[in-house]
Amino acid sequence: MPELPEVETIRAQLDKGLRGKKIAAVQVLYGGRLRPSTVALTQGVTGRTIESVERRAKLLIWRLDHKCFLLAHLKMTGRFIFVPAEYHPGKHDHVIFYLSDHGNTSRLVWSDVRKFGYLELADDKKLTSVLATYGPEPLLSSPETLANRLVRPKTRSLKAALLNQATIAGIGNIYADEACHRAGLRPMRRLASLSSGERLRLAREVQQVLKEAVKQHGTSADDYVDTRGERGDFQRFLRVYGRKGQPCPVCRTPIKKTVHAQRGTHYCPKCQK
DNA sequence: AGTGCGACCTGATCGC
DNA sequence: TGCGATCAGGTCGCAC
Repeated sequence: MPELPEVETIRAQLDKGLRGKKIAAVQVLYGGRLRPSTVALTQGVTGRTIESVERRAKLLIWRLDHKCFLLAHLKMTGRFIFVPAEYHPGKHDHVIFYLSDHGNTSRLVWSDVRKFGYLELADDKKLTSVLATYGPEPLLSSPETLANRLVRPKTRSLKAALLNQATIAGIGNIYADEACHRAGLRPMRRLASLSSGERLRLAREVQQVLKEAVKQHGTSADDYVDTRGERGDFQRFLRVYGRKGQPCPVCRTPIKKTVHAQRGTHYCPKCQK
C-alpha cells in the first residue's frame, strides 16, 4: 500500500513528467471518486498548467496556475501511470489526462481497483485546511520533534500512534511495523510505557526506515507500482511485515502476526520488548 | 476526548 | 469453468 516512500516515488516522477505541461483535456471513465464533482473537477483543471507536484503525508498535490490545486490520494490501489498514445483503457481506469507541452503530447491515467482513492479540486483555502490535519513530516523534522509527538495520549499504543496521520504524517501499516522492529519495541506497547530513550530511538528508526525505503523506490508487497508500472525494491529489506512464521533477521525467532489497532501487526517476540 | 469498529471496494486466496 | 467466506488496508464517521 502506498505510504510515504511510495507516494514520494510517484511524486518525483509526476513532478518530472508533468511540470510545465498544460492539461489539454480530461476524459472521465468513472467519476465516482472525483470531488467536488466530475464536472467541477474537469472544468477546473482543463487548460491549466502544472507548476509542480508536491507531497504532504500520503497526499499528492498538483500545483496548477491560478492558485488551483488537484489533490490525489492513492489510498490502497490508486495509481498514476504514463501511457502511450495507442493505450486502450483498462477495466479500472477512472481518468485520462491529456497533456500538451509546446506541441508535444502525452497522457497519464488515474486508475484504482478498489475505488478508495480520490481526486479533488481544491483552492488555496481548502488546501490549507486539509494540510492542517497532518502532523510533522518525518523526513523534514528532527528526531526530537517526532519523539515529542509520541507522548500523548498516554494509553495509545505505539502502532496506533504511528498510524495516526495527525501524530506523524505519512506512516502506514508496513513502516509502522518495520520501525517498531528496528527500535526493538512491541507495537502494542503504550506510549506512557516508553522511556525518553526508547521514544527517541523509535523516532530515529521511523526516519531511517522511511529514508531507506525512499531510496529503494518504495515497497511492492502488494499492488504498488510507480508511474512507469515498475515495482519498488524495499520488500527485499522488510524485517517483519508479511514475514509471519519466517525467522527474525536478527535472532532467527519466528515472526508473529496478530491483529492490533485493527491492522495486521508483525513483530519478533524475542527482539521486541 | 479518546477509542473501537463498521463501511467503503475488489481481487486473491482459502476451505469445503 | 465451483463457490462462498475471508482477508488486505487508509481514512472517515459514528457510537460509546
